[in-house]
Amino acid sequence: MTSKTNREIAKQSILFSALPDGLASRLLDAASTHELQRGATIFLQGEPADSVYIVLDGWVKLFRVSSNGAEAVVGVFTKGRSFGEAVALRGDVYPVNAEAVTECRVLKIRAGLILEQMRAHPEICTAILAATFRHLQSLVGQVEQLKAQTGAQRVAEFLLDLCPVKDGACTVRLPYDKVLIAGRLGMKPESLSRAFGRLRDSGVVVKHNHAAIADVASLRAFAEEDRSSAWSKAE
Amino acid sequence: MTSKTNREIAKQSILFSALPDGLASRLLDAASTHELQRGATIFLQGEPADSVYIVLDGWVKLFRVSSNGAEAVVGVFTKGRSFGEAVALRGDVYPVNAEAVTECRVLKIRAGLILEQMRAHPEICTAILAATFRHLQSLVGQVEQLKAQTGAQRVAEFLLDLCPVKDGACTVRLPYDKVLIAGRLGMKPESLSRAFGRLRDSGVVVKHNHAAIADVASLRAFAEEDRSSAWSKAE
DNA sequence: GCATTCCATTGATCCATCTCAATGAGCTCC
DNA sequence: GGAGCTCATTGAGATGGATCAATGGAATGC
Repeated sequence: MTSKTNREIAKQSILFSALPDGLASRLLDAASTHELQRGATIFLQGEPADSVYIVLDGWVKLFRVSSNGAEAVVGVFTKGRSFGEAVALRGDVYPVNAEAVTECRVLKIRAGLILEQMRAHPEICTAILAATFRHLQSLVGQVEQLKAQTGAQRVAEFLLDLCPVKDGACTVRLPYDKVLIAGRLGMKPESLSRAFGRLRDSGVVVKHNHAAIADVASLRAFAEEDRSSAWSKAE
Repeated sequence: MTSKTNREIAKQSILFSALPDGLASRLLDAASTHELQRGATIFLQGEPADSVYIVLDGWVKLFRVSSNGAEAVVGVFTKGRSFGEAVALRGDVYPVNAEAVTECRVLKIRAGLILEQMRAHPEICTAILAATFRHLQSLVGQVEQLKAQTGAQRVAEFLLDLCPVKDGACTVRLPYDKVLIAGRLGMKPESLSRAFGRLRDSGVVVKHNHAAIADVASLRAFAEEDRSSAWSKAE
């Protein structure tokens, strides 16, 4: 049982959008909706993976706690994003923790059910691959960013992702709190704050949870700037 | 046409190991083997992805060149590892570059062929998901490492991955040259060298392309050590 | 055997980020 | 409206890694 609006959201997800309508409906009929408090755990790393999730509303973070206790944020998802596909369908254990970072609603679909439909309708595979592929892409992007960009540049890219426009001025709302943004970008909150400060020179003003960008194009130029050319600009 | 030994190697890959024998053979019949010089390009990022690859021998690196020109190594694969599955099967473009870092042989399978077989034998999906999932895992691990560990700790983990034993002493051969190891671990060759130096205190001696580890267990302890506890050890 | 070249190491310095600590701004609860 | 809380910012100092430059060593060619 899944309400009408929830179905709409789910069908727009990468996972479902490639599926024929009847098939999507059948899966949605058997899905369950869950309301989660801020901070609620969805699953833990190491748990047997038995379900695929789609975020209906709010924000969910995927993170890994390494053996030394440090927390590494691996993804932050909102409305329409699915997670857990590749893992659940293999019957493996979840490699990360999932937690609600705002109050939120998620759709939970049992992996067994999908596998069953998969046998009957192989075209689902492509949909699942598409969703998995998107995760893969995002992780590749993260690795690249961590290896090749400074903190301020990562912040700039983060803001650019939020921008609805390609150039000119714009104001964006920071989607979740700064501690999480910092984690997502692989830095401490203090460093994020300083990174914002550095972006002021590139025309970015952050106030509360809004960032005003004077010129999107020049912010992009900053994000893509080579490290070695960065200093030459200082003089 | 694929020679007998090549077939053996390919069938041990994650991608093929889950497939029924007849199906694997059919795909291998249509695959082609390629001999590559050191430094040869296998594909470029942005190119339409039409094939899935399996390494038969030698080493292949996947890397991304970001807009500022920096190179980020995203994976380094050897015998039995497949790459490109998720992408090629979606008909997307490759998100990374692939290059032979040693002289090597790879098996190339046209995506169209797999898709065709997929329609007829849906169980291939699981195999593909398994292979894709392994990539996903490895990327999650990389993100975690980059965010939560120091360079020396990443080097320690890299060595531990090469160790055939769980504790005691052991000597491992560095599988590829140090420039690439450094890239794979997200640092410069100079830093790698210093990281090796730092590991000397933990009983690691590197000579040429061999590393002698006095005690695997204590090296693991070093790798998993919390950053904040690191200083207390210095005194 | 010797020169050449490539790669690894080492040293000195610089810059970015982390850490620890203090302050400040916004929010909730009474 | 003020007390207390959380979260964001700012400052000072330490550290890790990058950079630039020089040296050392191993393999290759003649």
